[in-house]
Amino acid sequence: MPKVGMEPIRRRQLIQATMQAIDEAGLADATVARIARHAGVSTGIISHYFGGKDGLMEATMRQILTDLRSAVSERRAALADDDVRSHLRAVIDGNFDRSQVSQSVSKTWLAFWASSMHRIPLERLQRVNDRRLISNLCALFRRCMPLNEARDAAAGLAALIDGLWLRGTLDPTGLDVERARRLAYEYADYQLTRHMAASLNATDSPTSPEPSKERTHG
Amino acid sequence: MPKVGMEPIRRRQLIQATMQAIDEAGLADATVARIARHAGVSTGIISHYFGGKDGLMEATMRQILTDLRSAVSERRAALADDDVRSHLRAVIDGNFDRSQVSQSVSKTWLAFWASSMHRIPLERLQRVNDRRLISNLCALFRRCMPLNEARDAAAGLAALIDGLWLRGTLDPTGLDVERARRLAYEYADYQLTRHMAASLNATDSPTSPEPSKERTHG
DNA sequence: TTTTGTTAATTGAACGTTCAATAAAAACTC
DNA sequence: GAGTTTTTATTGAACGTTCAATTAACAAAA
Repeated sequence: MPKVGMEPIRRRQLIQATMQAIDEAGLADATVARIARHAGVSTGIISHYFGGKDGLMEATMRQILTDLRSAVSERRAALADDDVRSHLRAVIDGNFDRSQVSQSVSKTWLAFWASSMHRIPLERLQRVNDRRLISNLCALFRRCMPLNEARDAAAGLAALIDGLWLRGTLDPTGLDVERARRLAYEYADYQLTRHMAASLNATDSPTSPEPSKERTHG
Repeated sequence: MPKVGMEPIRRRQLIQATMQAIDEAGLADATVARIARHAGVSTGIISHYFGGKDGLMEATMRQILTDLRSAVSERRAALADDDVRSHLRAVIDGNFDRSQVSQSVSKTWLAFWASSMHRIPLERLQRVNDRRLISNLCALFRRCMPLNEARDAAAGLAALIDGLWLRGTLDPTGLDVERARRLAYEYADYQLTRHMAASLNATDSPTSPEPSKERTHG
């Protein structure tokens, strides 16, 4: 193990330790001493690599958002079909990935979510992410319905996803990912079918969504 | 200044000041000095009436939960009709009251929500409230559908309500209450109509929900 | 009505604790 | 041995709590 080039290793280590500390004790009690202990290093290291505690917090949130973005875009890129319904499900699946990965990620996300109301740098990151989710969903629904209705459908699905995830994170039992995904799927299908009757063979949608009840989530 | 019978007055004052402080600076920076300044009293008062900062925080959360419970139950009690649909809308309206009242209440709620994961007394209060919402919704849906499906419908609607409220609270623009209520109404109607075709003239439901699109929210 | 004693209400400075940040020393790799 | 990485000890600021002192309201006595 060469001692040179420790920076990327330590950064990953400390970001991981931050999530563990927040999971363990909450954001308020996630002190630098606790974080350093989780990472197996001393407290001074945090200031050395992140300039201070705030820098580490921001880096941690940025990491979580990057991971979420990847989870969604990778699933969408891997789709065989290009229909709206498949893309919606890819977005849903990607968003519930953050809970599947680990409990510490979920709790950290929620903690940052709440504190982003008063910490400007975190708020900026949060906003970018929120807008991307709404924008993605709205663009998809837009293929099947007028803009105003697409906006409502996107707002509703985004809220349902966040609400399911939030309740699952707070629940000591943990999130039932399969059930959450099913409920979100059904809502997406409901929004699609609502406007299918109206636009029946009206546009050129190549693969129209089917109001089915099948349970294929894998 | 010192008058007799100040306790109930001071308690209300300090709870109000706590919400203002959290709205202003966030839970992390809602110090006893800041809260006392908002209430126009000195720091010692907090320990005198609430035993300490923790006691004040718990009392504040308890106040918010009590207000929500009242908002819901009053609306349900005032209903002329006794059909499921009206009751669902009363629950929805009551839950969006907390946002209408003031921004400080919403932000305080969210702050407690996040911190309830690690503060045992707050978690207990939170759980009671969560279970009541789910229980209320489930009992209502149960009138129209089998238990398993009622559970899913309740979980979905509860998540949608929380998600809409959460996103509205985080949004600097504030929550569009009218829109949020409309989206929740539509979801409730969707859940009801989903199971209406199946149970068409099967049971004795006195007032069956209508899959209408009317916009009567006031 | 005035005086006096008692109680409730409130203040604010002092105290001990905790924390993040800093910097100088130490450990380690090359 | 040169340079990077890490530890340890220290600092100063901020926090919640405490408590002796103070003020106002009330009740009883004169």
